[in-house]
Amino acid sequence: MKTPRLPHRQSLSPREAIATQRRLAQRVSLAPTGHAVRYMAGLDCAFTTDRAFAVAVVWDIQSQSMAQARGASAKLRFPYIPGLLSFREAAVLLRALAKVRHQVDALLCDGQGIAHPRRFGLACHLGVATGIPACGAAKSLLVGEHEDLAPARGATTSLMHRGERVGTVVRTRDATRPIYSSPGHLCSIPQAAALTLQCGAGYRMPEPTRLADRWAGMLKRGEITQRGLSDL
DNA sequence: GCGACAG
DNA sequence: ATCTTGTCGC
Repeated sequence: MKTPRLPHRQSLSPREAIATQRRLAQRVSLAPTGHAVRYMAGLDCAFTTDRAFAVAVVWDIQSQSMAQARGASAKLRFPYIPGLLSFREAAVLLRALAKVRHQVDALLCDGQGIAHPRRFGLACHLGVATGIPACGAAKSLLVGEHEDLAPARGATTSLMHRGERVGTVVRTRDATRPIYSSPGHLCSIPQAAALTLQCGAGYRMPEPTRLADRWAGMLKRGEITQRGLSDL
């Protein structure tokens, strides 16, 4: 596909970015499309002082193997501000995703979906921009609270925020810190949690984003080229 | 004002 | 996120 165009200007002030989130959050739908999800595109970034390296990894849930990998890089234009992460990463991630030549049923982002102060985390931003179902799997909490959960893989508990359920705390590995799952777009809270567990069982992070993180780090360090990634 | 705060 | 070796534990 062509690089999806973000539904807002490229250079925004933090204040404008917040207003943009409030506006776009109204477009988010938590209704699943009904289509089976087999190919998940895991997205993640690695950074140097002034540049971002993004990778999109297509993961086949059916065979539990990588179907394709693509990379892209760009100059950083927005600082990291809690709550405004997507304004720093979305553009490059979409460029990497646009290079994918393979079926993609849903996106898996390294960050939050609606478990966000304005219900518009990175997964919502990418989901709304592409129209593709998306969900987030974050390594730490941005907002919300939850009960303790059992230590065995597969254990889950609701992630609440301001009296609303915004996601699921998921134990993806025995006796290891949980993953914070929340839907981004065209996905329900239960489906987001299920997909997180279906994308691998050997590591804390789901395979698509774990691999994207690994390749992005190698791209940043020059240990592999974008062409090298495509040839995988 | 104080503390929290995805990556 | 990034700077960084070894080390404790399942």
